Amino acid sequence: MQTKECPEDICEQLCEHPQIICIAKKESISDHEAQQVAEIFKLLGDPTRVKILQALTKRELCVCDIAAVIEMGQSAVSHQLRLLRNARLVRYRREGKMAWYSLDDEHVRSLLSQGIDHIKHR
Amino acid sequence: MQTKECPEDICEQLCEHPQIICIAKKESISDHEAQQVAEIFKLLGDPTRVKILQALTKRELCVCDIAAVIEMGQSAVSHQLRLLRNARLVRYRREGKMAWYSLDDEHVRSLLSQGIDHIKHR
DNA sequence: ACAACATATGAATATATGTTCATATGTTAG
DNA sequence: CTAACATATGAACATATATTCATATGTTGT
Repeated sequence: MQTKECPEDICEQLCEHPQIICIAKKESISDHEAQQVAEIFKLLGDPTRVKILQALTKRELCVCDIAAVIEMGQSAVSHQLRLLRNARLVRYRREGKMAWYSLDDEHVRSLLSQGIDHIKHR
Repeated sequence: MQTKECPEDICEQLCEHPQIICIAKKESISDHEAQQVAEIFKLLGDPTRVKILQALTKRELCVCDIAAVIEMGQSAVSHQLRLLRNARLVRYRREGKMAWYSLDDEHVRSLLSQGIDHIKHR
């Protein structure tokens, strides 16, 4: 976090409240952490990927089955799976011609179900 | 969900496994739900908004303090706050010239902390 | 009424993102 | 080896998004 100290003596009449800002800065996450957190959520922030991940919460699926389930082209699905794979949100194993995908991350299962809960309860 | 029945008799040799697809489709979320879920995560999927929300988990802050804490322009912050406000992720109250923002949603607090946990544990 | 201030917002711009199309890679069956 | 197939990927395109700048709105104190 920040090492800068909080000056108690600065005039409090300003809009920018130095004390609060100083404390809040110390408690804030770093740019890098914010970036990483955003990265995860960004991946969950697309309807196609939500559908893919939600389908994978139930069972392992191969690419063309995913495409059929969510009614999208094979290529689009494959591109999205690559993103999910790179971020290690899904695992895949090759079996002959086919590639079987599954969730690789209990955090993601939990985040996803919380997200679904969230929209259902309001 | 889907009402279409699962034909048991269709040839299983195809890549597209009709049974599985049929069952998976019945269990899949609707386009509309996927859209809504994605909408929430998309809002959490930007580093600026992550920083804003994280700062607001600790205490209520006014716009210019938020700008100072996350080291961004007032305008940029205000634009992002509008998005968060529209999605009811933050609440705001006006006090004279100033607008005080706070988290409006325990779900969001929980999602956010899970997201932060997620990047810390790997 | 006026000046100073906090916030909001529209327009413009640069960048990121998702899908499609065409094609490449790699596997299996004949 | 070849054809059929499942998947992956690069390029192109359209769309969405974030930030900045300029300015509008609304409040407070004089």
